[in-house]
Amino acid sequence: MQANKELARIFGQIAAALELLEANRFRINAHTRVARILKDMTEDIAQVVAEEPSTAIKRLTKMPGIGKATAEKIVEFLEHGTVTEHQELLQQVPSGVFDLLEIPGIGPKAAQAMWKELGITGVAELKDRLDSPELQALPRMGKKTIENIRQAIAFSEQTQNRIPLGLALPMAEQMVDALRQVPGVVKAEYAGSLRRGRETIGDLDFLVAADDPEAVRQRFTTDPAVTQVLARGDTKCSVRLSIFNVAIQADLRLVPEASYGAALMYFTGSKEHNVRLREIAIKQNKRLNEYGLFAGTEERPQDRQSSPLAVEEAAIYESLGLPFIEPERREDRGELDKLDEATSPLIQLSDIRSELHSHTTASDGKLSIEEMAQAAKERGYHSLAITDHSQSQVIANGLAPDRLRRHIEAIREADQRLDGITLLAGSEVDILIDGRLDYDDDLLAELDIVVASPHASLRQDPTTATQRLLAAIRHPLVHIIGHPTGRIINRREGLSPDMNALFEAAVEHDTVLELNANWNRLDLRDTHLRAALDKGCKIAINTDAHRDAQLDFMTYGILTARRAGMPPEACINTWAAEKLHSWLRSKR
DNA sequence: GCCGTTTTCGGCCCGACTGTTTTCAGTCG
Repeated sequence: MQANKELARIFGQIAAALELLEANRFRINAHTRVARILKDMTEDIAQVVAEEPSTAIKRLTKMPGIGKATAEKIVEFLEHGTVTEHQELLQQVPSGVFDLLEIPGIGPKAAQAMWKELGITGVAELKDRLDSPELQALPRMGKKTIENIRQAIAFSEQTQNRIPLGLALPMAEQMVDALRQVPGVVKAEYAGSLRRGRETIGDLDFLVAADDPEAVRQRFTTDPAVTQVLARGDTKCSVRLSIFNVAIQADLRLVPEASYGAALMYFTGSKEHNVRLREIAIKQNKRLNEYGLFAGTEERPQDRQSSPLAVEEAAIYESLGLPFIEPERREDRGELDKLDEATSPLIQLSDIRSELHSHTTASDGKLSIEEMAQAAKERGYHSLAITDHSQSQVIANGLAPDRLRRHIEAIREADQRLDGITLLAGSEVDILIDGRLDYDDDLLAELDIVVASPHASLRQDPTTATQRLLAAIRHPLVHIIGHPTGRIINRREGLSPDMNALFEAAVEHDTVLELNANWNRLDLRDTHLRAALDKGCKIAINTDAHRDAQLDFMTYGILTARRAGMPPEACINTWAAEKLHSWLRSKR
């Protein structure tokens, strides 16, 4: 999988270099698109191509977006480790110039002028020369522009990463609540990648229809969390927010109620999905923009007084002859090509009937068995699995065998006492570095449920990691593989095993793979889940809760599952008690 | 550079805002 990542980086850099060199913009787009395709792919590109170059190129060009020229570059990389065109471009463009492009507000034209006119080839150099007269002498480079660049550099030093879904969603909900309280507000929602449920969010997008737009502008730009106002137009405002030391840009769009649906669709994106929709509209002699879907293809149909064919999201899809596509699936990952798949029902939060991975004070949780049981019961679950850590997790107060035996008894006693919920005695047992488990089989056999997870040695090479996880999947007493890669978003890559090999083994041995719903993990990630579901894997969505409120991380798991197109029945947490318990017993 | 039940050539999404300009280029999403 290393090849996918490296190739995505190379294609991204080719695109950036071509932009700086003012190449044809469609050629630039083509390379950007290939970079995205490689990033989204679950298969190892090296395996796709592992054959004769001629047939490899044929297979690659079957993928939408990859043509003969880009396929040849992929094959060249896999054979020689480099791409000639990329190397040649790197000779022409100093590497630091790419960093200039990363600063919001600096595009190809500005970066090119700084580099070619002033010899600036990096962010540090630019910072040193922000006050120099020659910088201000560049075309379109006035005092305000330079000040904006100064602030953008400071901001990017503060937040180099997109922020996790679990931090962005509460911030956005708070802002939406505030906006809805402004007098005259008819509709207010968040849109963008947050509405699509992406695992990380680059900026927050808010959409409002209101009788008194100025009141909304005022409320938004003077929110206590606002640290800077970037733009304040009639229909669009941009600010930087900081809440609990998390800084993020937020955009507000004010639209007439009559075009709200089309605007919501447009600002929800993804950009790539929208571009595809507009292309489809053009082929039908229609025009789609944020004001609606219009007949004919003349420019700015909204300026004529003609009424649109459709405005609401559902009506726009219908008018284009398409099924309604849920926001989480709007990524141009095939949802507009395989329409039958795009219509299958998606799992929802209300489908979830059980929690199968949780911790108590026996290891590193904050609540007792009874308290966790009560919290699960309040969420309407029929079953809760108590799965404290195993003995190797010393830091997490993992249970030695004798403690686990007593813990099992305590769980069974609590289960006797409590009505309305079934407690399952379980363990989150470590998958040791060689694939053995952290308890003997006779002890594992006493448990109702075994979640086996990797915690240590998460930098193993892919081959060793694959063997390690395969051993756990094949183990007859293991029900679920917990957070299979061990990644932590923005902090740790985790393991990079051969995912397809894991999926095939999981199907063969009837072992379930977890989508860990903790927003720091979301592991398996959306693209992995998509491939797992295609192979026929069963999935568990678990919160790994260590306290009451963490049971609500389920929201993030559901969003991620929906991005993967997960139907309810593929998730064992949706099963009725009898079906679930009977399946658990089948492994005993 | 990619793509094609109208096409193998000629298309390729669309609009808002800012800052720098005297009518618009650059950037963003």
